[in-house]
Amino acid sequence: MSFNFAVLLRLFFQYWFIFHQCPDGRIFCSSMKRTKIAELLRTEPTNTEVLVKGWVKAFRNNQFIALNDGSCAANIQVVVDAERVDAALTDRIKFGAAIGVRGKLIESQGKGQKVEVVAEELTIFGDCNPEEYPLQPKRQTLEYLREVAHLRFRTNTFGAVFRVRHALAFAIHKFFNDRGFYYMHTPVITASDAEGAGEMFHVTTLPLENIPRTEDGEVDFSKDFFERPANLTVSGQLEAELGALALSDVYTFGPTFRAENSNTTRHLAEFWMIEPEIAFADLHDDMDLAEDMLQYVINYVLEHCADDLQLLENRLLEEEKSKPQHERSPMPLVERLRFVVENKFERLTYTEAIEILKNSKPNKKGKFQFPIEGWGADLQSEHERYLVEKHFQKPVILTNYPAAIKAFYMRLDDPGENVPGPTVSAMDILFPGIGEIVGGSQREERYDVLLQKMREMNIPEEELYWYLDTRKFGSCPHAGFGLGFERLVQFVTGMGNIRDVIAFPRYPGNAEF
RNA sequence: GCCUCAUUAGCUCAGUUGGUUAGAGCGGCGGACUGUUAAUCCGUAGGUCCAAGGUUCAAGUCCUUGAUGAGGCGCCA
Repeated sequence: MSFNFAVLLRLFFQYWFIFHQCPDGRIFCSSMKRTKIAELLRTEPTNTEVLVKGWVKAFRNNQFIALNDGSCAANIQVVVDAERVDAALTDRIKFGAAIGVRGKLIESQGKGQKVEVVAEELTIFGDCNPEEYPLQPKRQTLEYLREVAHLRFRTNTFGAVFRVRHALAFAIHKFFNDRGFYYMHTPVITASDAEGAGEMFHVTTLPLENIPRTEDGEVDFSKDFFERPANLTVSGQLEAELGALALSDVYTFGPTFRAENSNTTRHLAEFWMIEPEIAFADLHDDMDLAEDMLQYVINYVLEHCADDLQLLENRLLEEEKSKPQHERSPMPLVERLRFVVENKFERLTYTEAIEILKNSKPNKKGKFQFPIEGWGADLQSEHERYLVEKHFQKPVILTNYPAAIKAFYMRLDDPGENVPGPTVSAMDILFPGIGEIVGGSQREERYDVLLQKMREMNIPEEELYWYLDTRKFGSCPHAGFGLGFERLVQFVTGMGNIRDVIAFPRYPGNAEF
C-alpha cells in the first residue's frame, strides 16, 4: 500500500516537472539540471543534451548567441535554427536578456570556439529593452559604469574583477587556516575612541533634531543606546591582540570605516581589512608572514584565475595605449604578478631609506616637492614611489621608523648605532602604484613602557584598561599587521581606482546603492 | 580639505580667431543575411551644448558663481 503511494507521488512530480510552464508560457524541461558555462567549456563534446542559462552578450547573423552566466570570463556559443524557433521569440534575444537553452553540446562547426550548443528549446526568462538598458555592447568608461554600479557586474571587466576579488578572499582564508590561524570576528561597533587611526563615524540612536543635553550643555550620551559614545571600528587590531594572547595565531577579515575626507584613487570610507596577530613573535616573524601571505594569495590567483587575469591585462594594455610612455606599466599585468611572487621583497630600515633618498638624483636636483632634509620626518608618497618604482623596482619593506611618527602600541627599539633618535619595530610594505599595502609592527608587550608611551601620547589609559591588562597578566612578545584588501585587489587586477574593485564604494558624498 | 583639468546625441568624442542650419564613430530603430566571432551591408531617427548670471550686434566658444566627474596632494590600508 505504502509502496504504491510512493510510486504515484513520484509519477506526479515527474509529470509536474516535465510540463511545468515557464513565465512566457512555453513548456520547458525544467527537471533537467542546468550546467554552468565554465563547466560546459571544459566538457568534451559528446552530443549529450544540456541545459544552459545566462545573459545574452551578442546575437550575430540571426543565428549565433554568445551567452555568459558569470561562471567564467568566456561565453558559450548557442546556435539557433531560425526554422525551428518562432520569430517572435528570436526577436526577444537582445543584448542583456536572460535566457535558457536546452540543446546538444557538440564540437563547434565554426572557428573560434571548441564547443557550442545547438538549441532545441529556448526560453526567455527576462527581456531586456535595448532602448532603455544603460549598458551597450561596446567599450564604456569606468567612470560611466561607476554611475550604474548596480549593472556593471555584467561587463567583462567587472565580472573578472569580482571573480578575482573572491579568489583572493578565499585564498586568504585558506592561507591562514592551513597555518593554524583562527578567524576572529572583532566588533564593528566600538566604544573606544583611542585607536588613533583616523576620524570615526558616530553610531547613535539619539534624535539628531533634538539631542539630549547635560546641565553643562554637552551631549548626554547616558541617554544613547550604549549609554556612552560609540563609533564604527577603524581597526580590529586591539581586540585581535586579546585573542592572540590566548589562541596564539588569529586573524580578522572584516569591514573597516574611516570618516576621513579622502579623495584619492586608493581610499574608501568603507573598506575590508585583514589583520593577523601572532603571539611569541617579533618583527621579523611578522614580515615573513606578510610576505609569505602576499606571495601565496597572488600565486593562488595566477593559478586559478588565468582567463580573468588575461582579460584584465588586455584591458590595461588597451587603456595605457592612450598614455605617454613614462606613465605606462613597466611590465604587463601577469608578468608583474609573477615577478612579485618570484622575488624576495627588499627590506631596509627607515634610516637606510633616508640615506638613499638624501643622495638620490631627484632630491639633489630639487625634483621632490618635499625635499629630504634629515632624519625624523614622515616619508611622502613621492619618496615611497621613488624607492619602489625607481630605486629597487620591486616591493619594499621599510622598518624601524622614528617613534614620534608611529602609533603608541608599537614596540620601542633598543637604541641603535648611527640612528639619531628612538625608533619602533614598525614595518610598512610598499607596492608599485598602490603605495602602502601593509602596515604592521611588533607590539609593545612591556607594561611600564606601554603605559609611559600612552601618557606621552595622550591615550586615555582608563578607557584601554583591558588592553593594558594583557600586559599585566602573562604578557608575551607579539606582532601583527593590517592589509588593505581593496588595495590588494587593485594591485592584482591592475585597476587604477579603488572604487572599481569593491561592489558599491562609499566615499565622501557617495553612498549610492 | 587643497591644486589642476573636464562637462556637447543613449555611449565615446570632434567642434578653428566668438559669426548662418552643431558633426563623427559606436549604439538604437526599420530592412537584408543559415557558420558568425566587437559579424557585415542598406536606410533612419536622435541635441535645454551641466546650471544660473554676465560681456557682446552675435556665445557650444569669453568672464563670474555653483553642481557633478576625473587626476594629483594631504590623512592612511
